[in-house]
Amino acid sequence: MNASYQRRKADRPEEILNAALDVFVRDGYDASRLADIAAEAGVSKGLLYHYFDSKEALFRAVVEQEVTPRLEEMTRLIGQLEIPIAQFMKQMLPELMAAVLASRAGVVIRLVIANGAQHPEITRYYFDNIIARGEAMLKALIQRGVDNGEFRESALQTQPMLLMAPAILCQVWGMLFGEYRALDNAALLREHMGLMVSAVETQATTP
Amino acid sequence: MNASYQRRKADRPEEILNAALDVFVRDGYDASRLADIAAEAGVSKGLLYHYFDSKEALFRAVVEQEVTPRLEEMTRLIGQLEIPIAQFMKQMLPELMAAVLASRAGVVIRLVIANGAQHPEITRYYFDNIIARGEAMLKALIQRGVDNGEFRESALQTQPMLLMAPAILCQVWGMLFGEYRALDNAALLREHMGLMVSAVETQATTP
Amino acid sequence: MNASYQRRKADRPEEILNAALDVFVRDGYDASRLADIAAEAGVSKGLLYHYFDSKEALFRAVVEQEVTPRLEEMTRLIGQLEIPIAQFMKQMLPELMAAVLASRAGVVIRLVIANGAQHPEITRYYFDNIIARGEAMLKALIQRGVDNGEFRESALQTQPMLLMAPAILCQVWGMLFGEYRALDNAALLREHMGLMVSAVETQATTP
Amino acid sequence: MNASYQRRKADRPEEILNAALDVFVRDGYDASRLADIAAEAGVSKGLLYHYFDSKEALFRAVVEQEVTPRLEEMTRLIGQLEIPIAQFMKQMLPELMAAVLASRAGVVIRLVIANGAQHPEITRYYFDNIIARGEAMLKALIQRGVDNGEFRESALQTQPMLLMAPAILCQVWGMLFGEYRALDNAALLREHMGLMVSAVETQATTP
DNA sequence: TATGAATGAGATTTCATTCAT
DNA sequence: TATGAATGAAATCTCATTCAT
Repeated sequence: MNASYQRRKADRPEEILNAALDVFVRDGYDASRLADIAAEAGVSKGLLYHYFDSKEALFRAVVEQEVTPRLEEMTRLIGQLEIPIAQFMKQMLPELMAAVLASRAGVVIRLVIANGAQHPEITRYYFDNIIARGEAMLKALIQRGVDNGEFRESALQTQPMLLMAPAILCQVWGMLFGEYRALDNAALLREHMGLMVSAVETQATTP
Repeated sequence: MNASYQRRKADRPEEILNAALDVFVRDGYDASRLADIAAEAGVSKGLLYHYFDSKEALFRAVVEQEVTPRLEEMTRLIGQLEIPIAQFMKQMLPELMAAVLASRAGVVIRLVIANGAQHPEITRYYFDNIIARGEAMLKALIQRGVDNGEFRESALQTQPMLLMAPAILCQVWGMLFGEYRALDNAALLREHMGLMVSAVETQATTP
Repeated sequence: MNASYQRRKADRPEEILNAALDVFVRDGYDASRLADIAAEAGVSKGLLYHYFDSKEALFRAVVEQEVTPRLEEMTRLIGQLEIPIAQFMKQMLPELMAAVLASRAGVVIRLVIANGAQHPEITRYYFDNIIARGEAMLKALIQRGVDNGEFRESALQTQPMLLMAPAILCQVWGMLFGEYRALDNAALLREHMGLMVSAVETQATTP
Repeated sequence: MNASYQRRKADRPEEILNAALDVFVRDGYDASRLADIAAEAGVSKGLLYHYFDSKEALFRAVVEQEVTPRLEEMTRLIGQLEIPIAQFMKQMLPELMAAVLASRAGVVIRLVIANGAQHPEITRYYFDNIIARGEAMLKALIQRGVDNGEFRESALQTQPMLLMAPAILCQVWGMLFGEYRALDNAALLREHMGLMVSAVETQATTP
């Protein structure tokens, strides 16, 4: 009782955010009750308001906490690549993406897909910090492939989001149809990357 | 007066469904108020209950009304194809899909993406009637391409949803980020189909 | 059950306003609970919101309903005066004022005194519709007395509110100290008017 | 650091009372939050409870601290009067009263007017210590005027509160309508006293 | 003394649903 | 069919008060 007071105090915001994310994703933002989040976090309803101004602020905090680290991790990784781009895209990238989709960040993605529309501030933040930067990162990746002769010029240079499309499909599918038929995300993403790469690869690399 | 009154009476359910779809997509299912839907449809709140048992039933009806016709139309069209599969996929299919995304059916897709997760009966219905059949249709299409020598064997045969992934991306993007940067859906879909087809085409067709 | 539905429907807003005034004055605006007002009015909490947008709107409505009629009544009466001003002020006016103080309008006065400070819109309305007009009425009354030779020039012409001061005292006293010692409002007002009149009367009238 | 810390420690209760009075009058008792009072006083919420048992006790303390000194001051002053009563009432009393109304004691008066009704213990205290004693003081003052031949017998002897009525008017007006039109309290009180005195003065004094 | 995290009861407000007409 | 008054359950948010440190 006495031991944990100080320590737990420091953890409270995070515990609350964890609980909130779980409940938001499980029940949907609107249907989520602060009472459930509080119960899940093991605190009182009132304490939520000690740390967050409103339900919406809690939503925002949930999104913002998870957003940046993952992307920076991946950006760093891509910057340090020492293998050919094509190989990275066909082998590592699908695994990485599948891992993200299955992580807390992936849950946040689901949350934003389902509930972002009514929260412009949050989607704006997400757009600026994830979408725009993720797009830029992919664009740079493709361009490196073109520059080093692995890839020919293609629509992927202007529409890099085409690489990500199946990831969105995976999350939407998981939200809606996962119970009826599960998707093998990693496999799906691997096949997609394989097709995409083979579409833009220069002849030289195939044989 | 009499004539139009009679006509309007008969149209009431449809007008209500139209209003409901609009409001559901605009405000999200949970935040949508029956009072608003009634006002939008120009009827009283009470009358809603004459035609639909509950808010959830209204949601279901909105989804079910729009679901079948479009898909059957497209199935018929594909069945009658007289041009090469590759050509169809690169030229007609993107336009068709873009048209669907912009139609009422496309709005229903958004509705289901955002709000389906908490309504298993509705997603079940959608899965059985749209997803499963759409998937089968695509599978058959690809297979015809393989059978007639246009396409080589590929992952597309087992993962035909990869063809649809960008359509989901378009709808999610439109819901969340459309205000910040609009996507050219038709172009995006065309590029995607172009890349996919070029990935699976047999040598013969390219030159 | 069936007989009263229509009739009572029409009376609902008024019944609610009556209940609200009672509870507001009894408990103070802030401490008044909508639940109590609803109970007092014999309706559900929800119905309050059918007629009034918010607790504050209910407050506003309570004030506005009672404000105008009384003042117009008195304005009319004063306009038609056929007795000397001094006689009116010493005999009728105290009775009239005491009657107002004891009426619903008097209760509204207490409500505004105690709770107006945090509701600028309401005090603004009250100021424009009661204070300013009441002041003008009193000014005109005094002036008529001066014009017809009953009164000499005096500070009452520029500070007519001095006539009303004891009325405020009565209401404040009643709110705070009525339980400990009741004031005889009519007597107090009569003495005040007597003193005031005797202070401004021309010599002619006294003997 | 040590010195000022010690001094501040001793002043804490008073600083808290000052803050409480400000916030109570600004926001009204019910709407005032202990957190705001604590912030205004520069202490923590918890410390409030070290000095005062509850919000109500704080209210009580605010009223009680300010109540006695002023009245005793004035009682002493009146006891030592060496000028004629009429002159005192017309010249000094209005200034004194205006000064009180503008002082902390005047703010307490507003506080009691607006919020006393729901706090019988506090109004009881106020009634016994201010109202009853103030009334007695005024009564004695008038009586001295009668005894020394300045004033004739009048209702003021039994209703001395009539002298104070405009003071209440001033405070109520200041609370509610001060923003819309300020009152010149000193002038108003002077006019009132002038009229009252001239109503009860014996002939002898006027010429 | 002093802090502010934590609680819990309660208040306003919303809204799907029902029902008298 | 059609209305909208009426209900009641629930949800967000507030805040005086307590208590571990």
